[in-house]
Amino acid sequence: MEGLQLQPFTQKTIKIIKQIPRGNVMTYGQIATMAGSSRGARQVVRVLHSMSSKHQLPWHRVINSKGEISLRDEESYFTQKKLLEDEGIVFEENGRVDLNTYLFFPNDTLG
DNA sequence: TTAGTGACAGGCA
DNA sequence: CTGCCTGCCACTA
Repeated sequence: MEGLQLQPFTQKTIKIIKQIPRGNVMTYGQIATMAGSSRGARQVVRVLHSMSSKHQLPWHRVINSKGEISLRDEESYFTQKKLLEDEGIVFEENGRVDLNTYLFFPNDTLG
C-alpha cells in the first residue's frame, strides 16, 4: 500500500516483527541479523520508533539481548512489561525473561 | 549535502 | 555481577 520507499532492511524488519507470536519475544540483534544486517540492531530501534504506530507492530515483543526491557522511561517500561505479562511471559526478579523459553525463531523458509 | 541520533550488541576492566 | 567504550547504519533535520 505505502512505504515501499523504505530500505529492504527496514521492510524485512517490519515483516519479522509482525511475525512474532503472542507470548514470544525477539531481540534487536536477532531481528537485525535476520533482516540482513547482523550489526543493525540500532536500525531496528529506528524502525520501532518510526514504524510501530504506522504498522501496528508488536513492539513490546522486542527486547534486548540480555532478555531485558530496554526502555528508559519508567512508564513505558511498565507498559511493555504488562503487555508481555498479559501474554503469559514471566519476568524474573532481576527484571529479565528467560530467552531460552520465550525467544522466537522465525522460519524464513516459510515466507 | 553533512552531522547528529539511537527501545542495541559485544568486548573489556 | 557492573559500568564504560566502540562499532554500526538508516533515519532526521
